[in-house]
Amino acid sequence: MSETRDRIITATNELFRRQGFHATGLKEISTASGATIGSIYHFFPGGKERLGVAVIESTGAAYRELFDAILDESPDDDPASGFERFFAAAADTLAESDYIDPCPIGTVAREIANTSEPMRLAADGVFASWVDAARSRLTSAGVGQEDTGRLATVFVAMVEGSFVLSRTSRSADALLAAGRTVGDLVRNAAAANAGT
Amino acid sequence: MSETRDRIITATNELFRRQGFHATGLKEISTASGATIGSIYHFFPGGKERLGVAVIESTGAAYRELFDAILDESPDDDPASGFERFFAAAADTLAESDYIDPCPIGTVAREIANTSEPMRLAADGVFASWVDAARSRLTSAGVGQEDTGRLATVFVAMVEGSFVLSRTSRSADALLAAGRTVGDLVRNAAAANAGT
DNA sequence: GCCTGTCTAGAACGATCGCTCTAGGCTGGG
DNA sequence: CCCAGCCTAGAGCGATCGTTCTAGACAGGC
Repeated sequence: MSETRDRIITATNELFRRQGFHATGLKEISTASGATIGSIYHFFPGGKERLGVAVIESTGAAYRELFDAILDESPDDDPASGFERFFAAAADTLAESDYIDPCPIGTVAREIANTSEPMRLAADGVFASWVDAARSRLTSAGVGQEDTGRLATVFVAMVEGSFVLSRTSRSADALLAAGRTVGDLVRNAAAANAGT
Repeated sequence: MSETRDRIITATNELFRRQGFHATGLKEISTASGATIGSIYHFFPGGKERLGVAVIESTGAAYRELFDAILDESPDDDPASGFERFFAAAADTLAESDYIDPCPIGTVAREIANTSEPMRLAADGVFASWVDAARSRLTSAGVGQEDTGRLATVFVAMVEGSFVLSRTSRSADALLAAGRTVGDLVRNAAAANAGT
């Protein structure tokens, strides 16, 4: 994969995180990435929309890997704490980045869900893959099959929802509240399943 | 309050729900509301930013009233179901509106949190007022004081998060999963507090 | 009748938008 | 050396952006 292409995606990702899709101009992306407009259209012939899809997919894959990496570090007897630490890690990066959005996908998804079907589908695919990743972790955490789908969806919703609140309030409170609650939910669901 | 001013706010609200802040032009607001650009600047001398603040505050108050209205309908022995029905109601309006965002504030908040302090503060105030409304309901539901703040925050985060997921997937699943989980959380917290 | 303040009306401003286009630099194979 | 293909470079397109401006419609008080 081209190095310039990567720089374009990285810079666009950062700009989307800071100000969203529509507020970010191609000229801004050009200067931030050091690539010219011509290069952007060379790598993304579909223009801004196609670039948006690429950013969504790239970020989606990166976040899924991060999630798996954090969950891999949890002790076998307490995978629920891995879920909790995911939120704590997000809280750290949020504060470090002067409360730039940790996740460009949620922002962009809300902007374009009714206006760009390609980007909407890309975001939908990413969310589905995150739910999938969470579901398999829940299964190995001992959560019963009747609860894994719902809890995995709730986990992703909690991530996106607490990002909004923490960013708007410039405080990690919402993220930590969400982390603790998700941790409890996973523990309780696993315990309930073990009890039956 | 002027009737024209109301029409401007209502139309802007709808446009923000559909496509967000930056994708919505003043010309579009003008034609959608039937008010001219001059009228918009007459009522909102601060321009688009000031109009955005007004929309956020107006929607915030409306949603808080809706929340209270729905919670008022729940039977005294089961206030948790009120929380659950709030999500079910959102799921209905989402599907009816062709999956337009039920809440413009979350969208706008993510777009402007790092670029417009007035709008960020307005959104922060709205979220805080929602947390406050939820907290007082949790208290009267019998939830212990050590849990009300966290659960109220989680409730609002779940609302915003499941809106994103349900809208991008064009399915009510996330909203219903969130509703059921919040209902359980409230019930369990109340039961745990009653047990001690 | 006129005056004052509220509100409507929309032309016009410079800036920026996403995008297209042509031209040129660079590299590896022949 | 030349050529083909990949990539860079940026001027320029029409359209639209948020905003400002002047002019007029309309009402209630005198």
